[in-house]
Amino acid sequence: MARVKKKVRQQLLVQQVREKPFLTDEELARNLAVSVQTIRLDRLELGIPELRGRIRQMAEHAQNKVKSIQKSEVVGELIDLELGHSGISLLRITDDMVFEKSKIARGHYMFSQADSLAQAIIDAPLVVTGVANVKYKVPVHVGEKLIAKAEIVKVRGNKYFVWVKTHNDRQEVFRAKFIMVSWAEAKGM
Amino acid sequence: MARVKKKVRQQLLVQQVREKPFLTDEELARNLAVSVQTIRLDRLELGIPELRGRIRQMAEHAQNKVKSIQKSEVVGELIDLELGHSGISLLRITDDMVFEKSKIARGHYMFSQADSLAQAIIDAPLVVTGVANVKYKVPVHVGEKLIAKAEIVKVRGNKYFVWVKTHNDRQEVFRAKFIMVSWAEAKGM
DNA sequence: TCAAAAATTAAGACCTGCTGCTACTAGCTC
DNA sequence: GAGCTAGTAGCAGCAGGTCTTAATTTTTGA
Repeated sequence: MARVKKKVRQQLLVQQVREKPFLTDEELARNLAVSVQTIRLDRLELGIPELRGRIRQMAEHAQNKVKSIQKSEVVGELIDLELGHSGISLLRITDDMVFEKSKIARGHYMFSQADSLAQAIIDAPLVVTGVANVKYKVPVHVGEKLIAKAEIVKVRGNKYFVWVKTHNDRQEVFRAKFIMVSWAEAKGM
Repeated sequence: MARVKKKVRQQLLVQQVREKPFLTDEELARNLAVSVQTIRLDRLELGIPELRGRIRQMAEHAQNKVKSIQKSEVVGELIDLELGHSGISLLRITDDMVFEKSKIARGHYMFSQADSLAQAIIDAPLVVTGVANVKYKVPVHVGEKLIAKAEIVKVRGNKYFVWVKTHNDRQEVFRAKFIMVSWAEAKGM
């Protein structure tokens, strides 16, 4: 690690701390080829808490996070919603959504995005998926942003017919037709 | 907090630490009306690490957990596999797989279980989901164990037709037909 | 080119939350 | 009374810092 300008070093510092929050000042100092004191000053300027503080934050955060990550009722980010009609959601394909070998996204993510969106746009308190017909058109890779657009095309009794089309920035990658059922009274399908 | 017998105190200690891992020895000592030293001895006997250790564990755990939760290539536990023919997998529905209100399992879990199983039984290096037709027959609740059985019913070129049927301990709750495509050369579907 | 400003390093006292060790006491039990 | 367990106490030392004061080096601007 060669010596670099202050600004550059501070950027590197931020980066390192983000990637490996478990580094002590001493280790950081070695990595960046400056003294421990300099690291401390940098942390002060940048508002980066000390190792123990960082760890503590993660632990506290983690307690909630582990829950909330899985708890998210919607896979993807709702970016538009017209209850009872349509909705749009965005999902970024990250490294942990793909097969290690092929780097192709596992199908459940597209399905989950579509399924939760289909759920979300229906204006009823209790909705479950009844039937799904899905087609994967092209493989999706890491880093792609998937836009799913859902639309209720028909309602019959407690059954909602929803179409979802998912695009990346170039083409349609996935489409699905769902029959969603609003539960509550209706026990038969 | 009245003084209690050693065994009782140690049980309480374990309990407190589990519930609130962020308590220092001093606070624990106050809570249990003994000296700090006693708490230290107790921790030693019980193999409870110090505050910083506990926090650190949580933080590390959390980092992996977030990843590994999503990383599992197969949703559910493979309990039988005849490559190229069939397979069986087991999935326990836990509290974080259900809708908070209704306690009904979100559909993607059954789909994901089926989809990964369908993937797993195909004897080819690169397989993606092409088409899926799924039907949810009855809602699934927390605590149920789902047994998915998959079978390859037809192979045509690089396309594999797979049927998956998922039961709980009483009845069929879900079924799916997949067309899986072994990738590699074949770019068209 | 030279002084002022900025950046870096150093040194020392202090903090928290411990570990590890030795020592002591009280209460019971055989 | 000897021997045991359980509980306390005190002190040195450690990691990984904070906070402060000060000296040294580098850069920069006029």
